[in-house]
Amino acid sequence: MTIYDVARAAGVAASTVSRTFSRPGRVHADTAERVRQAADSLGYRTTPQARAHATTRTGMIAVLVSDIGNPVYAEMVRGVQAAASAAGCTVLLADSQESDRQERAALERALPSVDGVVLAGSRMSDSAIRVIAKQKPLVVLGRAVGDVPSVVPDNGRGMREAVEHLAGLGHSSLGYVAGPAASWAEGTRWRSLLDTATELQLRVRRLGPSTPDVAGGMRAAEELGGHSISAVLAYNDQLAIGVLRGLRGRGVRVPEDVSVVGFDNIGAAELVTPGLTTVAAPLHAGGAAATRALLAMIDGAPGATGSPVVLPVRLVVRESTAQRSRKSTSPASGTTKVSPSAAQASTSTSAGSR
Amino acid sequence: MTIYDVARAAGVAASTVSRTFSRPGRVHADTAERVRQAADSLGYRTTPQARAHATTRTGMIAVLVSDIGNPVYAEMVRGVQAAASAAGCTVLLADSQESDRQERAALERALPSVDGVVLAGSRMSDSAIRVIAKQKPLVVLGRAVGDVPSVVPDNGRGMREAVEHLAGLGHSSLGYVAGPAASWAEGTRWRSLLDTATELQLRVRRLGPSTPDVAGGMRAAEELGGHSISAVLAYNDQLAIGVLRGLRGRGVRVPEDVSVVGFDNIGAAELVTPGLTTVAAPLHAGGAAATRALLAMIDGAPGATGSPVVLPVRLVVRESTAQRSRKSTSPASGTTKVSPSAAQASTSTSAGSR
DNA sequence: GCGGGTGCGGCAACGGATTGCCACGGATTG
DNA sequence: CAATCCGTGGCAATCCGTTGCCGCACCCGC
Repeated sequence: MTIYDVARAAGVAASTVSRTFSRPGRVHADTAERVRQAADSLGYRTTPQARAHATTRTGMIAVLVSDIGNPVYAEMVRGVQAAASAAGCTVLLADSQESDRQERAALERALPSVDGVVLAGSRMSDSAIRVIAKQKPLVVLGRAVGDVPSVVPDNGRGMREAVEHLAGLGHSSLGYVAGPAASWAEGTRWRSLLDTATELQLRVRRLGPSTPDVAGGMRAAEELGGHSISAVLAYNDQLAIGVLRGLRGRGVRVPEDVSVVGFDNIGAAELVTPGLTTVAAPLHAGGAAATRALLAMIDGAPGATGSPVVLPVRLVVRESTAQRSRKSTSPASGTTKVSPSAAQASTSTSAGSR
Repeated sequence: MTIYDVARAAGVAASTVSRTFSRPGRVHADTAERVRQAADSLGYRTTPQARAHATTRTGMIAVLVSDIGNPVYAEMVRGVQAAASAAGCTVLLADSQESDRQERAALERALPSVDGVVLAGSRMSDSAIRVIAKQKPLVVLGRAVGDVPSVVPDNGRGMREAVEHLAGLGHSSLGYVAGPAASWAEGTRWRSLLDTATELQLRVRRLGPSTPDVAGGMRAAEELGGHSISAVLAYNDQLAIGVLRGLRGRGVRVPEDVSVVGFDNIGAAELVTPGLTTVAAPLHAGGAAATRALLAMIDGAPGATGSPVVLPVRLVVRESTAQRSRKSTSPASGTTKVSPSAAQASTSTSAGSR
């Protein structure tokens, strides 16, 4: 089934058939109707390959995520899919499994057959990303890369609200369970935490960095024991849930003894007990926004390369945070041993010391 | 950059360049070397579009999953990606968000640009699937569809082992938390449970069906209260985890009062407390196997349309199952009210009544 | 020395849609 | 009434590899 078959059936030239589908309005309404009739009586469907070959547009965009299993990315991907299919565009999803090498390989494979790329939670270096961005329209999601259009949640504001919330509950000694050191989000969250803490005259102790999963959070909960801390903020919800679990394992009650705050508001955050107070980032909206920006670039828009698009966040208060108990700031648990390696990794930081 | 540019630079015809890349051995080694040199000094890369146009092979396969957020699918997808990239083939992933309509839409969009499809956890009807299978190579994953190549875990054996495990621990009154009624896996698991229970002379009560997530499991835990049941099997781990959580909320201890078994062995199964005893399906291997089968079909193999490929499973015993306590079979908890709707939905089944 | 076989490169015809340019007819305008 | 203009459809070139077929040259063996 080609346009030629349809053309013959409709009694027009092939070019007219082509224009009927790709250039609405260019052909007379009656002719168009006749063509369409012929087309679907023959069951004709335009071939993306041939079209791509002629237009050098594939109508596909790639989304690279570092871990499909992570609900945060799953939600972003949904946003991307929604925006893409609204624009009649197919998405090519690739998982890099947290590996730089795999990410490059996936990109290499996908790049030639797509019109543009959304990079979500990339593990590549800024400069590597810039190189790609020179070749194809590209938007970075969840990270700001200079000279490349980026869409990021307002991590600074989110962290500030979380800290203010804890301060309002009387907490003055905070712990922060850090995520991957190389992560851009980690940098912005930590900086904002530090700034806000300074401003409000709170003490803060940094733990980690940990692998940003539940197991990492449980390990971090171990470290916590030795310090007089009444509230913990974590880089993300997985870590926070790990902390919740780890603390319970050590007999520390949340939120009575220690308050815990996460980041991202993944689905599990409201299912755990106690429900996790966390900072909600508009993941779906972010994915959609990044995609719309990308599609605009593909259509020739300049690509806002200046400052990144910042998405609003909000603090979702659940049961894992409460008024600081006045009786004690340190956990009642007996064992407060800190493993040597953990002690070494943790960087004690007085907020006033900047 | 086209093969013509490369041809000129290497002093050969364009066809020779083409053959150098697509027909290794067809050109003389020295010539090939010269061509390759020219190619990468010019930075030439073959365009998938043009190739696809000429060969009517895109080198892409589509994977449709019903929910990217579900770790089970995430793992399958990884298996697919591994097998696909081993074969030099790109994966087009689409999420149907548990919706038949979206699944069709995604398929419609993806189908014309891929060489074949892996359908994982499809929500479509068997007949709809057969229709697609007539048009393009297709493999169904995690479900058996007559006349269509399928790859499924050995649900029957898995369930049997789980039940035997519980019987061995002295449990004789079982509960089953059902998944979606329309699910093929639900059917096979329930049937096997029934058969095994009959054989071992155990009583079994079916609860649900529930939405197969944690919340659904918690609701099922409510239902459980009214019955004298010492062990619960769930359709999947999410439900089982929900049951765990729900029972704890009602003051029932696991595994002291009630044993719980899940299905799938998702990552969270070993992180929850107590660790969940569950049936592990080789998700990654399944994805890879389905993909290899699909690629073989694309290469012209007949496509084993007879009985489905069955993957071995194994029971992973953790802390959520234990010897039946002799003092009591019913939970100590006070409130045993069952909501009317729940009572209505639950189908009491005596194993001997078949 | 000659016929046959084989290895290897070139020519040219595809594949299916898009699009610049032209032509034709009817409507508008001076 | 003639000069334009616009709307619309057709012609043909183009996008970039792939591949069937041909021919050349070289090697082998009889």
